[in-house]
Amino acid sequence: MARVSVAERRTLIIEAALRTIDRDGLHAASTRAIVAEADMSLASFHYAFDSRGAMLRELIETVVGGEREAALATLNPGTSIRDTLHAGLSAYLELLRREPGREQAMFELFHHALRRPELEGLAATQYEHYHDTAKGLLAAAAESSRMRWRLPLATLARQLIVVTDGLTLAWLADRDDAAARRGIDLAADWLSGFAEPLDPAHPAPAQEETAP
Amino acid sequence: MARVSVAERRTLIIEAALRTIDRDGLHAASTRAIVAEADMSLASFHYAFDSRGAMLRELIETVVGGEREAALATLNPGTSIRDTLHAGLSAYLELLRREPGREQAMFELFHHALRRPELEGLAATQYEHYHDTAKGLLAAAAESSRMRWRLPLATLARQLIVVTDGLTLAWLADRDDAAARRGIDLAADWLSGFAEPLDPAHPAPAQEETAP
DNA sequence: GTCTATAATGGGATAGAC
DNA sequence: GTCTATCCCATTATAGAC
Repeated sequence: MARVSVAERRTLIIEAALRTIDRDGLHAASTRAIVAEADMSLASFHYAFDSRGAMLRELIETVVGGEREAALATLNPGTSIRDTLHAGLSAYLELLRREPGREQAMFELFHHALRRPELEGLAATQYEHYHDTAKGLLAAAAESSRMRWRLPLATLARQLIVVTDGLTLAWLADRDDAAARRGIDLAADWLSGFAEPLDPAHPAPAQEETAP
Repeated sequence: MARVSVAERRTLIIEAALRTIDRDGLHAASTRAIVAEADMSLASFHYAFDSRGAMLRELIETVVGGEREAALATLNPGTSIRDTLHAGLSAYLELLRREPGREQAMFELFHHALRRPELEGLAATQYEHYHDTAKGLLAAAAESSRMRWRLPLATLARQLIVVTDGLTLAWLADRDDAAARRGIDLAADWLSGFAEPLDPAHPAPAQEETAP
């Protein structure tokens, strides 16, 4: 293979590792499988990274920076908070349906990090990032519809991640699209009920729920 | 080791495997680690099971039958639905806090089953069982307080598992007990809001929410 | 049924030529 | 920087004595 810088080599390895993990799972992502996916020699791997563990650490750090945002950030400014939440969750479900391996990989990496003392903190960082992303979505949704949240943003952001994770696991288990959509309806109803108008003169409209 | 029947040997192995997985993770549960934990020879393992994979399959089938029930089934007949749900979720949180490795193990086994074609169906079965358990809890809670559910039991049971899973992952990530308890408060408020009195002459009391 | 010893494989990591 | 060849270890699984 042509000469590439260490930085570029690391990027190629991490991308190949992610493809391998998405497709076959973390357990199947051996150094040999990764270099085969990247079409490079085993020695090149160890030239770029001290060890497989060091590569996985960098992979997690990289990937935590840029997941879920694409889907959760599907903001439709101007519509209601309920619709904004619903659209965000629906976009996330479509991503999950299109690339379930990606979300499985995120869980596998999370549980991996939880078990390794040397990766202590990475699992927590992953969820801090999720919570920050959710905070941004909730804040933007409220602002664009001139509402405010009646509970601390951190509390509601955590619940948004709770339902996202829970919906994901349930869908991965039975792939029931209809049940997932009902769950999204209910979650959007629920969380949007914590918003109230900025102007106290106009009380919040009655919480509208999805029909059974 | 003294002579034991194959059935008893299998039980000893599975119990040792579960202890190993709880403590050190699925990845660390090699046949050697398991037989060391069980204080038996490696050959005894393969006398009882054809392979490690066959043992894991039986382990998952066994464990799916009897998890979470203990905590979720902490019913307090006679109290309100909201309190019943709250008590059940709180009991589950206490179990999680006491033995986090057990719940981590359940997730690791779930993701393992999802990745193995030969274990196809076991992951789905695991969640079917969770959903059945949740249905039982919700049905009993409604009956004991003379209420009924306004949405299909299956829909609400799925949401109960959604929040249980989500709360678990978030707690495992940051171990924030206070945040978990706020999540439980909110989840109990939410789900109990889907109940209404059996007697239509008495409308449901206003949904009471936890103070910020 | 249980044991010790060993085969057979796959994996992480490195040596040393180029 | 990259490669081939190799080392070394852990693992699953089995052979064969008792």
